[in-house]
Amino acid sequence: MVHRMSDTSLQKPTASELQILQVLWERGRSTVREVHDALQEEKALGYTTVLKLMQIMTAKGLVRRNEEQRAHVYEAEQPAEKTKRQFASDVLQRVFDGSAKELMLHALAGRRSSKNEIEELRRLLDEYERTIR
Amino acid sequence: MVHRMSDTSLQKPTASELQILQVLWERGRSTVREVHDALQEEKALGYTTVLKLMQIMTAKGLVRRNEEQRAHVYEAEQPAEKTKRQFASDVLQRVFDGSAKELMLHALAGRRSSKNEIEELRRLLDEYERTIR
DNA sequence: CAATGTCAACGAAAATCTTCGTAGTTTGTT
DNA sequence: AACAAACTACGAAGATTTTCGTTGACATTG
Repeated sequence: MVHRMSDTSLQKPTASELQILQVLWERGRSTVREVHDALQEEKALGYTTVLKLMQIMTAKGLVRRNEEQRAHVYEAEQPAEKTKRQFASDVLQRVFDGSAKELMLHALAGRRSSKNEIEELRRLLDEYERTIR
Repeated sequence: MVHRMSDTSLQKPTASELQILQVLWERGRSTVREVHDALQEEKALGYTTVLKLMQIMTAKGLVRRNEEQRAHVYEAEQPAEKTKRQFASDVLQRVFDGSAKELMLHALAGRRSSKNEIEELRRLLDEYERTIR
């Protein structure tokens, strides 16, 4: 199957691709070498593996690159916010049938939350409520 | 790679597998035929495709089956709650670095929420807070 | 300037996922 | 009994993902 795509990438990155995007969001424009090094802490991958992934991501439109320097400089095509929203929406629909309450319930259930975190969430709701009224 | 697994299935079901699990959670014990038919509304799949998927899921320990009848009767190995929690925790960690606040923020951002939904979420937090204090 | 190091491109293997077709068995119906 | 319908098992093809090795170009340095 061909990868059609409007300029607004609708694709959900794979798990590995997401890891690379996270480095790019954090560091900003980076070379393959830099991404590779940054990744070593969490995931040991060969240099060419990361390179290949980033080439594929370029083809998919998940990242774009500047080829002026010998070591190409990559950056994420979409801002972190947008991609994260995509992941959240996806799991929300696919697993929780669109119920934000269900999603939150299960997200919280998997861990112990501090009183403080609950407070934060409550403030978030207050905040959010103001924007929709 | 071999699929090792303790009896407590740690595996995250694939997208297709999740759809089948959802039918099983909803209908309870079901035959391949029943799952196949139930699935038609949302996803047109050949009968043997569903059968094969369910055989694979059996091998993975995602479902178990009773073979007493000619048409084997399948059921989900894990309750919906547990698997959903797995998905929620996974996206929470992998995408939102464990921040429930971020997850909620992005989940809500992707859609317009009703005043009512916000209320529900608030009640959820109240509820949840009582359990941790 | 030759040796060593760095980089992109490419091909390809292995793993996983998705989807069916075919074969063989059992059951139900003329 | 013969035929059709319904099932499981199995193999396999095609797509996607993950991971590298190899090759050739370019750059750094003794």
